[in-house]
Amino acid sequence: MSERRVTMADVAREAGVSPTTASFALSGRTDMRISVASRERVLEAARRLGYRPNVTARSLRTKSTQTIGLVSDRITTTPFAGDVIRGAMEAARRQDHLLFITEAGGDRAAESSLVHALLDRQVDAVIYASMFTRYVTPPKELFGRPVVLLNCLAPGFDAPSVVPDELEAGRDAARALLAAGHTQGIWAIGGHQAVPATPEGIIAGNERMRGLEEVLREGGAHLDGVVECDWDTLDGYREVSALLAAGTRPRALVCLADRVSFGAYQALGEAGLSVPGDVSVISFDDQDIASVLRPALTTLKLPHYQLGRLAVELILRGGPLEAVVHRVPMPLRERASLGAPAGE
Amino acid sequence: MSERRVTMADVAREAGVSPTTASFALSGRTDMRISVASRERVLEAARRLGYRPNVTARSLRTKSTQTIGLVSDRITTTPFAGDVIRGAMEAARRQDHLLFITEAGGDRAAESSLVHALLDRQVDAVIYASMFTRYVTPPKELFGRPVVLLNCLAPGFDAPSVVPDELEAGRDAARALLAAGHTQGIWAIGGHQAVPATPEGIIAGNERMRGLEEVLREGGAHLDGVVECDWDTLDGYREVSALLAAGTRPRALVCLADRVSFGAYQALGEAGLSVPGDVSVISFDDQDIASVLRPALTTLKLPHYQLGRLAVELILRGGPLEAVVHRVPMPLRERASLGAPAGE
DNA sequence: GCATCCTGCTAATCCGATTTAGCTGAGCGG
DNA sequence: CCGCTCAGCTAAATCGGATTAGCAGGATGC
Repeated sequence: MSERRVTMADVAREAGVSPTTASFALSGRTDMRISVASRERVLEAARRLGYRPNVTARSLRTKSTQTIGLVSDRITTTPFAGDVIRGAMEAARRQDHLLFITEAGGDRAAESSLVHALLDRQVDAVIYASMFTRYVTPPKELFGRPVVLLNCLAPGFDAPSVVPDELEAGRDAARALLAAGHTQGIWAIGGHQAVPATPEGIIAGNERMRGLEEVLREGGAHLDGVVECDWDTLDGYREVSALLAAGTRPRALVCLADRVSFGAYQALGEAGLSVPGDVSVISFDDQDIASVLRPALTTLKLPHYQLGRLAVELILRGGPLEAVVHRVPMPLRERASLGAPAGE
Repeated sequence: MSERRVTMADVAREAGVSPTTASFALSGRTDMRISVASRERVLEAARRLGYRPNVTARSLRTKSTQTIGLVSDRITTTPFAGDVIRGAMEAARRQDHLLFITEAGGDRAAESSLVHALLDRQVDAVIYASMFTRYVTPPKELFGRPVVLLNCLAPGFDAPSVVPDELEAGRDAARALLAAGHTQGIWAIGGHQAVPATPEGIIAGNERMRGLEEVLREGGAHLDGVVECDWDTLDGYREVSALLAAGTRPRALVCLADRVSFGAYQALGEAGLSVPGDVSVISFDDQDIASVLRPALTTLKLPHYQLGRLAVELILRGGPLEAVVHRVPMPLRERASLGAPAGE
């Protein structure tokens, strides 16, 4: 940027020492002996001159830019992205690091180009993030580099993954249902294989369902039915309307995503059914909308902030990045949509 | 990052020329004469070796890091942030630039610290962004630097601003109302001075109201009333409920924000009033929720993508950044919540 | 009294590019 | 044949720090 910055040479001159001494005094290293008097004079000169080190110049020598790159498929189409970024950013900030944020929009060529742009700027590590939990194939440019996979898994790729604990979330949903007294009339809306637009296959749906069914079974309950549909408001509305039109009277709906819940609310409302009086609803994700719906939605929160944070912490922790899958808990947000079964 | 990169010296050696020649050949500069044969050999060697320039090293000499910093108050609490970032990022990408994204959370000290972190990394320019359109005082570290203000205004600070054209949006809302035949029974919910939590004062509310009233007046119409409240779902719900409970029967609601509209929908629904059959609703912002409500909400879109994009374009356009206010149009998203007045 | 050690500091090199200044040899005019 | 120009290239400096190697001088050991 514009006017000339104060350099370390300026500080050294001002303090009457060599640049070498200034460097050691400023970095506070103790393996090279600098007298207290000299150190003080350097520090004082730096303060007086308003010296700030040029990180770019430094990193040319040290190979560390104190910078992390984040490549994602989409940061914009999902309302969670902000939290991932914030979590990552705050963790980075705590150790004087900054984040390059990029988005490839699902385009492999763009992705490679972005990774190059990051590597050309000597980032210390790359976070490869997906906005839906799924299997991915990172671009070849990332092989052999320090990488953390965020919200995705890449078997065979030597890097740690940080993902939400979807399985346990499914179990927790079941536990909440059982605790409220639900053992029958439970329907799952959104099924296993939602979001078919992602051919790599969605992990969340399967794991949530697996955990859900497992604990329901253990609790002597079961699912009356599973409706397969996309995870969108319109789908939720359509499917629940159809269910009700067919004469089914569920007592609890497990919606696989908040958007589906919102559609379900609309359908239940039109049918004159109240939540949770007539039908309880429990959901996954905890989007903004969840707390604003009436009644407020009980849901298992996707821990995006924690995901971003942990990804950065793994990097800054130092040491080799081991190919371990870190599962981050999805906390239950108890609000008003889950109650005792109707008529009991 | 890990294993040794190919440097320009490697390329020069491989091509049998000096680093100087390699540099000129690679940068494609024509002011220094390089024979076609040499250039070809250098380019070929670079290709063979998979050479990529070290942007960090280059910028030490050139003073340009091809990097832009973005400092915002909050990127996470608002659902729009993603679009701002995406707009900025894509514009940057088009000219081989990358973006540092930071968030100060409204903390002045953190803000200064982040600006320093950016300047220490020699960013070419800084985008100072607010997530609500308002007056700001940028940190002193930014004085005299290349800065663009995004979604905010700072009188006396020498930098261009990029803001939504709220005034014209207010006018467009009035025009849409008039075109649908509304001239009476129009209420504004959310008023002028919403979001009192921001002492700097909110611009959006005032300008939207001003444009709205101006064009309504010109069209021979007027506002039956203005309800002042915060721009939140709960406030919208409460205020519209109160209005209805008091016996008022509005024919059109101008909600100053989509969140308010959502609350209004809930209140109208409970009162058995249909949208737009009984009451039309027009809104501002176009959050995700707007298209998913039933009926889908007619609203004036906050042009966040364009805001981010224009901010970066101003920077990359080159030349001095003049202290001009750029107003970006807010397009009308015509959906289903605005219809002819009831009973006509 | 001399070798050794330690303290406190500095000169010089390096990181990977860009850029300035200058060198060499061919071509050309007179 | 001499001096000049010019095309084509290279040596060396530079950017702002970090780091290595080493130097001066006093204290210490024997």
